[in-house]
Amino acid sequence: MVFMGTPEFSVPVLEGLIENYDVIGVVTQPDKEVGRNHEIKFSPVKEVALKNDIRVYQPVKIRLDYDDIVKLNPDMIVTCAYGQIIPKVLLDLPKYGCINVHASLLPKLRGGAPLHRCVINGDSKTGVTIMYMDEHMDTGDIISKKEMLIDINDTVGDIHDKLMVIGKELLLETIPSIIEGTNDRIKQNDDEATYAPVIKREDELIDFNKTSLEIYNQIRGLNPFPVSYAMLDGKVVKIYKAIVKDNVYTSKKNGEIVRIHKDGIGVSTKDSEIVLTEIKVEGKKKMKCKDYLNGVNKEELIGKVFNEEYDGKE
RNA sequence: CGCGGGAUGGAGCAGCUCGGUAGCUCGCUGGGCUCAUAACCCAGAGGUCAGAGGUUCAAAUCCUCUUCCCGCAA
Repeated sequence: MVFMGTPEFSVPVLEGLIENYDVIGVVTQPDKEVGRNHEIKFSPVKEVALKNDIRVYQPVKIRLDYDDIVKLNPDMIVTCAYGQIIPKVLLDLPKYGCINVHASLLPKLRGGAPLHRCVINGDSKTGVTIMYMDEHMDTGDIISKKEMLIDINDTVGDIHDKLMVIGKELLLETIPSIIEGTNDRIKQNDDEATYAPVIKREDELIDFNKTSLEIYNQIRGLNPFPVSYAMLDGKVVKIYKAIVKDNVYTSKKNGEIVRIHKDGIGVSTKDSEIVLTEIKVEGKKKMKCKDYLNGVNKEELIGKVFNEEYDGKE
């Protein structure tokens, strides 16, 4: 068996496979320079593979560089958030096929960021799908699914943690039926498909012309990573948590600070007010808005407008 | 050697330009007022000013180096 994955999300899946099957190779994204001092960082999956003395492959483009995997001649390839499209040569290679663990209820939310998008969209449920891969993005036949409810207070971090466990469990429940050949194989209904494109910088900027609920969903859908933000006085203000209020301020601009609450900053939105309660200002650490307010002139803060004269480009 | 911001009682900040008494908003402790309070009034504790070296009669403040944190970029 060969495993392909990269981030934290795929770690439990890999560990589950190692415990139950013979994993002969792990494929993950190349090491990246991250941070301010260009340190080399291994992917979480690579760390686990090294700890278990499993051979690691890190092709820059697996579409072109797949010979090493072919030589392993695996019976099955399992992928989970690997980050690259797998070429047909590999799809056709294993006798039990190429299986993918995807963090949504396909055909909903095909794409690279299903975890974030389900929260940002305000969905009430999500789940995990085990599927055969084909040559397109998350379009292959479905083998099994497991649903999970999303609480209105869940952040993408909460969803991530719950779903990666469900993903592991569902995969381990499903693999035996694949090996026995008794598994389901359900074609996806393309008409019902929705998409979950990878989060880009512009997806992180809060637009106060949206409703409070939409903004609230965006904030929790990007917490703890990569975190939503807005500009104030030319500085990046990352926003971790907020509360929706019913108060309506018709004469105020969207994005204007209208009220200082005990625990947060009230900002006018399209339909009501949203109170920012946990933030991080450029150069500072993450802090409760309450703490931030202690060191700031509250009278001067009222009337300031987020994102004023800011078009989203640096 | 990618660019930039920061480190000051438990928390968040001011003070640094122009060296000379440790300041503000909170929290905490004690007391008071009140039917009561997260409200109000009074009192109190708590700081090696990130670390090391240098200049000076005198350094939070000026100079040099180090460590840690954050934003951007990747």
